[in-house]
Amino acid sequence: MISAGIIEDDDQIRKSIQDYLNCQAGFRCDWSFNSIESFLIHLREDNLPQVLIMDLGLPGMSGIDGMKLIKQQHPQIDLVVFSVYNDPQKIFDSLCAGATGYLLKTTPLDEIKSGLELLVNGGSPMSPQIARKVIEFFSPRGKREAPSPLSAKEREIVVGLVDGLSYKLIADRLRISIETVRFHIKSIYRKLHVHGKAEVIAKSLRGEI
Amino acid sequence: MISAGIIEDDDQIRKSIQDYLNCQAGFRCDWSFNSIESFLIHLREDNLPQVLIMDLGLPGMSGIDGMKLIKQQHPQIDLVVFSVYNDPQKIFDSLCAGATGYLLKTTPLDEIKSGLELLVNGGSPMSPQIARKVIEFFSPRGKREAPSPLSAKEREIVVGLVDGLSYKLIADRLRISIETVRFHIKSIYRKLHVHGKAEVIAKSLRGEI
DNA sequence: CTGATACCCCCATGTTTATGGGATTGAGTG
DNA sequence: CACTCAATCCCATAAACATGGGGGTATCAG
Repeated sequence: MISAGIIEDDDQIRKSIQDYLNCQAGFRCDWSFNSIESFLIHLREDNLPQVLIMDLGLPGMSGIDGMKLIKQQHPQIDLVVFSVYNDPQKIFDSLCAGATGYLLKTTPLDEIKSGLELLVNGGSPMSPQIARKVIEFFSPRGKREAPSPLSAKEREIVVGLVDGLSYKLIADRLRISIETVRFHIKSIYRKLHVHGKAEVIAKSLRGEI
Repeated sequence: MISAGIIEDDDQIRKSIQDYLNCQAGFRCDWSFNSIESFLIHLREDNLPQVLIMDLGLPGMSGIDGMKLIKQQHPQIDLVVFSVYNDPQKIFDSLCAGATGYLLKTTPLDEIKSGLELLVNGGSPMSPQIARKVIEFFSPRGKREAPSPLSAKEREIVVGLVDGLSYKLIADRLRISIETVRFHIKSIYRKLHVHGKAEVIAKSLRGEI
């Protein structure tokens, strides 16, 4: 039995999700509030929900701040954001505040249900667009067309250097002779105006290549 | 029509995914390789897949390194990891290398298919366990204040290394003997479990120190 | 064809690093 | 006080690196 709660200021949405969950086998949704404040007031230490569905745009305390508070006091509660916002900042803030899932309000009821199941089983429900934004956080997309002066092979060599490999190991990885590696590295040094692999690694990791 | 490719060294798995996709309406899987190297060799600039399904544990160049290379040369290709590994490091490395999705090898074929559809529509397919790990990256649950194991002096030395200085120049900058620099660097290597200044520089610039 | 590029390989020489062993000093702690 | 620890220096050896040459091949634009 999954015990859920919902904090959402739109009565219609809140009611509809609550009703839906309550008529699903294995679900119970006994917590239903329209603000963080009222949730915190009515909370009983000995009777907590496993999962909380959270709106972000709430009257009074914001959903983000609310999540921080709730997580601080009850880390065992899993929080799922349920919001119309899909901008990276809101997503990022939510995850940092302790959300373990982020669903857009366009998510159909049955997916919300399976999302909650996912959550208690150690997964993380996320709308696909959200997942994409989260992932883009790692791999900065905003890379402009930086015309690297290096050739494709030379860039492969740089990757090897950054990984801390010796010339020999780079040669093995790229299946070329160590002499060829040397040759390319000489070219790289000339093109980048550097005089050692240390500088190449630094430049590379700073995105200057 | 979604044009996909797969790089996977297990013939059975590769073949089965390729065959499955090829008999799905709206899919074509014409690229099928068992290593990064053979993929790169056979690649035609004027005929690229939209999506690549990538194994991580490949013979020769690793999937992670391969993704870095492929993304560097063809940023428009979407990469989905397809791996047995679900440890945070592999996931994190993959995303940083440019993966836009991460599916475990337990994923059924039809979910792989819908994952690819998700991808070209701007989403990001992720197995639920993976999503959870990604999210935990943001919400530092058990994140300790990792106290740098290095002493103040050692950190100064690291700065010198990152700046691309030789031992001699570091010694001059810090007004100590080159022998002392050597000594400290030995300590640094021991403490960080690395075997060369390249790795120290990389770690440092990645904020791991 | 010619020149420009990228790629591949080999050699020789000197410098820098990596790694092991030492030794001494001063500050801080029990 | 003895003891630890960071910091300072010295020596020796092997490996890795930087830099200068020298060859080739293939492709592509003019």
